[in-house]
Amino acid sequence: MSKETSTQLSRREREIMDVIYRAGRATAAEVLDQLADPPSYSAVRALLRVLEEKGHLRHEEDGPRYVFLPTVPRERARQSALRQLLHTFFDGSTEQAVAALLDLSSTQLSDAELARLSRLIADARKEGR
Amino acid sequence: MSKETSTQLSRREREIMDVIYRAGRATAAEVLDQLADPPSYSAVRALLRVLEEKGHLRHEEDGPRYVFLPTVPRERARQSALRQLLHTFFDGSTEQAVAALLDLSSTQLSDAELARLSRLIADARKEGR
DNA sequence: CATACGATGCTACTTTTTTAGCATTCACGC
DNA sequence: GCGTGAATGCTAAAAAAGTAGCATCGTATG
Repeated sequence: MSKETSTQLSRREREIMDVIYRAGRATAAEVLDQLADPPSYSAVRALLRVLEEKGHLRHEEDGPRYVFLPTVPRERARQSALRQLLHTFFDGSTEQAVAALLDLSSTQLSDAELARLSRLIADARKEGR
Repeated sequence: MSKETSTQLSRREREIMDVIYRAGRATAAEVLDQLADPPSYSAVRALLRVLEEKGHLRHEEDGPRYVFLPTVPRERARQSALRQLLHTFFDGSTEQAVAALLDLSSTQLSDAELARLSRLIADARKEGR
């Protein structure tokens, strides 16, 4: 087993990873910006360094500053996050989860979006058989 | 400031809350059981106490032992969890999230489940207009 | 009743996380 | 070339989390 999968994140580390996943990539200053109840700039930088050591982030240089990116692609990270959520809160039931999602944002979903969702499911049904 | 909303969980605390949300309710021993790579029994009890102090758990007495329950109902906790996930990984897009969910578990979804999902969406469309 | 058992309440200790501050480096305009 | 500003690397120390162990309490049972 690769060592990275098991590495657990502290509270702040998790917050920072979330910011970076949301943004895709970010500098220390940008991360600081996005944090609610933020620590010092120094603290953020220290954490970014730790996250890089642990293998969760890497950085590219953009002139004088570092831009940090996740090492695990967003796509994959969100799959694990979903799986985890499904397991903890929905007894592994996709159906329940989708229902909750629809409920959560029912007021904001356009008809067009719902139509597209409908098609997604129709496609899934076709593939399944 | 409301004391509960701002309280952040440590890694272990998060793990324990997950176990309890999954189970609905649990004793210290049961929590210990469910933890992968578990600490000592004592440590678990200490954490349960902390979580109770922070207001995330409460307990009922079942004979000699405590049974711990979330103070925030599962339903509500999972809504926030979903919202958070949506925000971090799906740019707030329900559609993307549903798509990812379907993709994640496409192989395990029965035709009957998909049919029910289809209906869920149809219902949402009706309500929306 | 006395005792064995299983549970809790504490307190003290270790480790990890979180933080700040200072020294250094680099690019750029004057 | 030199000073300025914005960035990094590092170190050290405060704060929080995680852990263990022992004393205690209540319940059931022989």
